[in-house]
Amino acid sequence: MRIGELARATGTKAETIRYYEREGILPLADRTDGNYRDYSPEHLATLTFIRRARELGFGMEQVRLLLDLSDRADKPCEEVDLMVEGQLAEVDRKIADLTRLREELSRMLRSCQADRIGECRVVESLSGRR
Amino acid sequence: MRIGELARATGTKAETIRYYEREGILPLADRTDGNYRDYSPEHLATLTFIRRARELGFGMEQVRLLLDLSDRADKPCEEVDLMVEGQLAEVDRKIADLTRLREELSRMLRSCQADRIGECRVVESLSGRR
DNA sequence: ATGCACCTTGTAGCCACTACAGGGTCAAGC
DNA sequence: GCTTGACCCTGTAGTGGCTACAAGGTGCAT
Repeated sequence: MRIGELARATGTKAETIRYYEREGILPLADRTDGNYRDYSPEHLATLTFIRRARELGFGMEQVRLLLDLSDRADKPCEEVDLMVEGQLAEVDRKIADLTRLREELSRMLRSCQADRIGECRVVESLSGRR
Repeated sequence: MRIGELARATGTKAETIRYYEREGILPLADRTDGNYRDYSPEHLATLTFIRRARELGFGMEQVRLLLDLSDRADKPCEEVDLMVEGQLAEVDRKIADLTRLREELSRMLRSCQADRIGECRVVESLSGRR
């Protein structure tokens, strides 16, 4: 399987696949006579895993850890679960931050009753005069 | 006012202030005999504005626009309001994305009943076998 | 032989900072 | 006058996770 095919199969750009290889997160592929990368079904599985973990918001280092863990079928799930819990907490924190932002932006909008910037409460509140 | 004082007053690192200057978003400061930057109260006001806009999630280009607009006391608020609305929509989109993530992570955690990675549904669902 | 889609490596750019390295300035205390 | 230490200067490189080229090679159909 060539890089373009793998790219289409996983919704990843070829450049990104090569980037994962450089980072050592996706194993090296075999090469054809013409020096094209030749991927196996295992590569497809690993890349799928990487993409799903990335979409869930895990960073590259965490993806690396998750990949390592996923190879050890005999180990307890505990570590994996802890990582997922940690990521969940991180996402919750981000949602809370954004919700605060949302409220503030919405409050600003409601506060603008003027129609000239000179009296605009939006601009005022950005200036820190509130 | 020297850079460290301005930094403390606004909760900004000195490096960041110099970065804003390089970017042309914060006007050049006067210099003392010893070549230290010497900031005015206007600089303090501008930097406060920049920081508040950044905290609200506006990008640098948008901050630049907001600064330009805030100087035109006679202009209608419309443009400013539109930018705030746009930012609000952006924040809503991010909250929606994160909420989806949150649900998926939480679903994964609940699904893990096994105690060995070999049977772990968390690892399974990352692998795309679900 | 030609065209075209695909592949190769290598390098630079994105955003908004942040972190140095290597040096200069200034005020206080001895 | 000299040292100490806090502060400042410029310039450059790094962060994360890609993405976008440039310049060239390969493979297959016509």
